[in-house]
Amino acid sequence: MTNAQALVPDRPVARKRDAEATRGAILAAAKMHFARSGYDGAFLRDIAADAGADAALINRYFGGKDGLFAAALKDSIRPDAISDWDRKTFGRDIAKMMANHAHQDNDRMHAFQFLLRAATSPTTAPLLNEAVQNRFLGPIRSWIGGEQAEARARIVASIFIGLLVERLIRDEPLAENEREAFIERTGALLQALVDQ
Amino acid sequence: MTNAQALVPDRPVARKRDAEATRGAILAAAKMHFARSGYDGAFLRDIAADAGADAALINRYFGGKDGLFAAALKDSIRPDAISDWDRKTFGRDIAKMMANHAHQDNDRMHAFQFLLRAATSPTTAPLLNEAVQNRFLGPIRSWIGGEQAEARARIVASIFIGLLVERLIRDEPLAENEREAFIERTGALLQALVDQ
DNA sequence: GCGGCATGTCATTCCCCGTTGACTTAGATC
DNA sequence: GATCTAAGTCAACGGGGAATGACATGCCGC
Repeated sequence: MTNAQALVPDRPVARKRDAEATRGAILAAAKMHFARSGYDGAFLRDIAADAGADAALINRYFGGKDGLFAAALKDSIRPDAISDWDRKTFGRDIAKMMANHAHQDNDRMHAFQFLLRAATSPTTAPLLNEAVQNRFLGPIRSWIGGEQAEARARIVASIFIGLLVERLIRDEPLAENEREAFIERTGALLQALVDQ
Repeated sequence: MTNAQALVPDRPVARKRDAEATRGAILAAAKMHFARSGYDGAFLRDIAADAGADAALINRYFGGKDGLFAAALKDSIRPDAISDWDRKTFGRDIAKMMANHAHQDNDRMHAFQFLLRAATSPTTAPLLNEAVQNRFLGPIRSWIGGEQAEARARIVASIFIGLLVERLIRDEPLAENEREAFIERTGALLQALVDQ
């Protein structure tokens, strides 16, 4: 039994035979891998290894790679995405999250990154479109109200996406002395769009 | 997963034997395919078919898929990218371009989309990062000057990218009656960042 | 304890796609 | 028009990775 693989250092004692648990582990690993490497770059063997499971189980539980991807995507699209943000401080909160490099591994960012990767494949783009609709535009639009709600909501969503991509591409964080300015400006900008 | 097929309907009469011409045709087809499907999703056979050439020639002329990609990337990153924009009307110009759905197939958008796809692959992300730095942030920063130039340039870049992605994943255009508002707001927003 | 099913493992197959190298043909040069 | 080289064609190879199915084994009911 020399199957010490994977990157996750701490795997709690091997699961007992529990279909639900392994399914969940696979799904979690999949979300991470897909987020990190995209559809093509993520390999079932790696995912399975990280989940402490056999690759064949992916097939059993998800019907194949596509099924796994779809499940992961679905699992990343939750209605709670925006609604748990404070409408009053929305702008600054977003800006802070984006400016802060340490948050790179928090769950929220992970889910976002995953969704973003999904945008790159023509086949999954529609799914992402739907996700953006439900997660961002819908809630934001309902927040916004007022005139030109649609246009404003779109701009907010675009800015949000842009910040995300920018972060994804760039590895060096913003210089310390520019960070506050960045947060200030971006925050104000987003908040203004939400407010009026 | 990916579906890539020849879309170009009209291929003018087959070229005479002309290395330069076929090389160019392959490159053009490659840019399109890479833009549409990303590195992994684009297949050499399809590219060759679209170029009216044999897949083996790709190897001869570009040394392999990597070489082709690099060539396509290089060809999409032109120094004229930003500098040929009018600094005075930059904001509104960008906004108009993004709002206008008919422009979907113009060369500039194509190049942008290609670059964007490149961002999603971990292997090509550094290349894009460099591209954004040199062709985008650099020029903008030099335009901008003034206080917090770096932060402002980043925000501009982010918004730009965001608009691009938003367009990439969305198929329906903005409602006609919202378009002007969108252009107005986005344009003003970008322009303000450039101006001060 | 003992079947029986669900869970997990393993080896193998199959397919896709980039690559390779030998072969063919067009076109220039004399 | 003979020859020579570069341009183009074709078939096959090989690796990687997803899928498959036979096999092993732990967990429950009785």
